[in-house]
Amino acid sequence: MSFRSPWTTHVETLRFEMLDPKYVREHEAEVRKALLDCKSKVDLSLYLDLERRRRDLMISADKRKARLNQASEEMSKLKKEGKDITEYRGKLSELSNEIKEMDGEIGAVEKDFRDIELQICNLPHESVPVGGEEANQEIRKVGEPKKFGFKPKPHEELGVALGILDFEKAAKVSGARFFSLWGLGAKLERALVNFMLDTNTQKGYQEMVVPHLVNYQSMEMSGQFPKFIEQAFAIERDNFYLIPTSEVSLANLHRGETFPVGSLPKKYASFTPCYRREAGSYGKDTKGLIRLHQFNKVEMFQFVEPEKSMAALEQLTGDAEDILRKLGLPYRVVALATGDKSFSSVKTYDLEVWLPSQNTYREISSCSNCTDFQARRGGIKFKREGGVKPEFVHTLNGSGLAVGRTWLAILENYQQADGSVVIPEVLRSYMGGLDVLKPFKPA
RNA sequence: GGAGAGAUGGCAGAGUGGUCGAAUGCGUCUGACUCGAAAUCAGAUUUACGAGCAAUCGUAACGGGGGUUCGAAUCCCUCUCUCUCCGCCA
Repeated sequence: MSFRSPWTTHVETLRFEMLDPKYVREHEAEVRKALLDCKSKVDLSLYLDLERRRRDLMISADKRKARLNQASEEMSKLKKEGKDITEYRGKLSELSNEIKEMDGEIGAVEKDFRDIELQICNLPHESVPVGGEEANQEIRKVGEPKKFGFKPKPHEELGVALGILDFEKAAKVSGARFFSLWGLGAKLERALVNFMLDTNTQKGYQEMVVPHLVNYQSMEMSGQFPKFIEQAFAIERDNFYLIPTSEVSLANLHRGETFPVGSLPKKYASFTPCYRREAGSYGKDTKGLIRLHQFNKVEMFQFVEPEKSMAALEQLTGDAEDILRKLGLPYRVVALATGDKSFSSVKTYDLEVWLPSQNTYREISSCSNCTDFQARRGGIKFKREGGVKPEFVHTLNGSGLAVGRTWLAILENYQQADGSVVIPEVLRSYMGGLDVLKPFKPA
């Protein structure tokens, strides 16, 4: 069973440059530095070389095509006049074959060019700190970590003791890095999902239900492929991929479309499970709900006008923060450095929630401005008032929030000495008025 | 899963091998008429890439890919999607 090659469906007629080749040509040094900052291994010289060759080939092929088109027209006239065209035909056959050969060559160069293009990350915004993970910048801390009069337990201990969390039985069903929630644990998960969606929709995000199985093009458009193909679960037989985040589905809803005047911004929120192979992370976060093959997430997504995207990132991040604030969970906002930001984004803020058992902050949301990166890959444009040419939209995404990690953060931050867990105020109406989770059996 | 029909510009809808980037209608925009509007009349109205300071010019595109041909929206193969009927099913 082999994968269908990408770009074979009817929607995929439009192919836009990932980066404007002219811009790259004229700002080579700048692009080189940006790629270096992102720890990109892309060979820009090869990119430029292929771009040059493609252009040269196209120019000479176009000249020949123009000649052939002219000749064809004359041929048509001659035939109408009833003249013999056999000799003429022979000559054109030669030219036609020559063109076919050149087109083949162009196709090959084009493919190499595109292969490289797809590996180029989005270039970081000027406000992004330069460097690797160590250069990440804490922007603000919100909420005081609670002082416990006892040694706070990790969530997996609390959850199992409460009889609401299990890994062993889930491992029997699937394997490592899967979990199951029982009773009030499952209800708490659902309460969180509902709370998050309600909070988001109140802010103008439209609630969505979207596919979890997507095709190659969707993964490529959002920037997952080709670079992170080994991180995706694949349904080979049917050429589907399981989404690692519903960002993929939301981003692709409008692939190949042009938004009419006045229809931006578009704001969506969707709840889906997320599936990740976590290849190469063996041994990391092996305990608990932190790193799993399947977890739930509420995702926010926006399509906006280019000049508004940086402000929208601040707003989107604020929307995610609001959920943490309402839940009373201490967190901090971190601006990711050039080498740590996501592939598709120019700037990413991570929200990190306080985990008492680990005595540290852990990622619970990631908010990114992808500018026109995804829009170019997916051909998504919009028309302005006074309508000149359609322009590429900017896209943003952010978790609002990762549900599993919120679930565990609540257990850890709201635990009491006896192993019970207080339900945050805002969730109680979603929990049928329940205010505290108590162990089934006294500990 | 089986049988059939279809995919053309913003929309509707012609076009079955040769000035077809594509008739016609609708929509939209501009101009004329009008005090203004409606109606009417005239004109304009796709996108991508390349060349050029620019006007402009060239090339490509009629769901995607491939083939036949000097020449393809039109013929052939293939894939995808949509619709109808049957079967199955939450």
